[in-house]
Amino acid sequence: MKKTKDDSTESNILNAAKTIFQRKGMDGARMQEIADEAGINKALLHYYYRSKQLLFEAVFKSVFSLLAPQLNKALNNDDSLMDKIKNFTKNYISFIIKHPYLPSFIINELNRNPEFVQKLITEKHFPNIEKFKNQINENIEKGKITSIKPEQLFINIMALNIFPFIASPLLKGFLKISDEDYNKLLEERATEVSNFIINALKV
Amino acid sequence: MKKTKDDSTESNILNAAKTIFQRKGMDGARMQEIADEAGINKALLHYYYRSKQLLFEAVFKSVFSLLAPQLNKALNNDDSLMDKIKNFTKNYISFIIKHPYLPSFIINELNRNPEFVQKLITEKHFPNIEKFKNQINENIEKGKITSIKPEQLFINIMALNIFPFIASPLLKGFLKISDEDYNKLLEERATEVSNFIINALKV
DNA sequence: ATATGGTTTAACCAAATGGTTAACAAATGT
DNA sequence: ACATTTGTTAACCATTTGGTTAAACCATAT
Repeated sequence: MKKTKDDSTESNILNAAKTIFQRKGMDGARMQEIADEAGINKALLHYYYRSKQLLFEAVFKSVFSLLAPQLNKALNNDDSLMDKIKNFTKNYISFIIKHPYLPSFIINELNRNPEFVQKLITEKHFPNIEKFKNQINENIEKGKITSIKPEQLFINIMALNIFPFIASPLLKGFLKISDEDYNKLLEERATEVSNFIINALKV
Repeated sequence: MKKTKDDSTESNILNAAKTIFQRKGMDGARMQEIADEAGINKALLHYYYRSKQLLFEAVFKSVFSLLAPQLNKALNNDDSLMDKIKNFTKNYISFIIKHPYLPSFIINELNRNPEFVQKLITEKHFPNIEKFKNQINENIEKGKITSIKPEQLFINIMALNIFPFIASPLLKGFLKISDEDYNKLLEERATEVSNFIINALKV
């Protein structure tokens, strides 16, 4: 009987590998650990994915392609700039709360191997920010928002949304607050961040 | 003859270890690689620092205590809130440009081992943000800035300043720009970020 | 029933890795 | 001068780790 995609050994391995690689990174992850997580023999990992490197790349692409369409949709829909900022912040933060290791995993591994981003760019689902940049410029021309380089605004939005998830241990330390309190702050940010950005854009 | 602190074998090792650990992280770094970087035999690493773990902790503390006083000074001087934000952004960005691996190293390793932050907090040079928080609250009460939780503003400042350095490969990919152009953006941010924040705080 | 093909495992292997040892070298004190 | 401590090295060791192999298992087609 042909197994469904969800319980096939191959996707079982991929899921286990996602868990471990996201938690420990390429260097920290062990093939045995992934096999244990998947409940199978280590040799099966190599049977399906040949090497640690290839398994890792499969994981990375899979994880990245979970994130990319999300971003693309948020940037390229027909909402007004203000709505886009509001929705982006709200959706993104609740998405990341479900996948807490995701941003640091991606950012980390791209730091370890910056050339890899070139391979990703060629893929068709890679986020495209041209429309968003145009929208910003139009709003500036119409005098609706203060003048700002679209690139800088984009960086600011990403930074305000993503950074608190990546740097949580450090920020918890600086703020001297508990995990619960920190999570409350994160939830508040779903609205806090867009208010902050929109205020910053006032003329 | 007693060697000076700078060219002693011990600090030679520490410097080599800083270089390698910051580039590769705890998991990715190899003791042999550190020995090569220091131009000495691998056994000497263990002679001075006993184990990889202890060498790593020495590096981490040393790197962190390069950053902490910087932050402390920026937060606890007698400048007005606005000046503080301006100076912080300007100084911090130029500091990080000199130590590009520093933020991701610290954030990464704290993610790998979140309990470690507790050990750091007890040290006397750990950044204290109480004064800064009070200053924010005073400015809000006097109606000088819009109402915002000091914690959120602090997170925003950190995010806007640090994130672009941590996520540079990803952001370069999204923005589809060269390394040179990205570095120009970073330099612009020394003023861009404080303008953005100050505008966001207008009533 | 049995041959066939893909799937799974236990056992194994070579290289890498953190760490140790024992001997040697260079200061230092007497 | 000589003994003692400190610094340094080459060689070595045990374990870990990614990867392989050969045999067993199991579903399906004939």
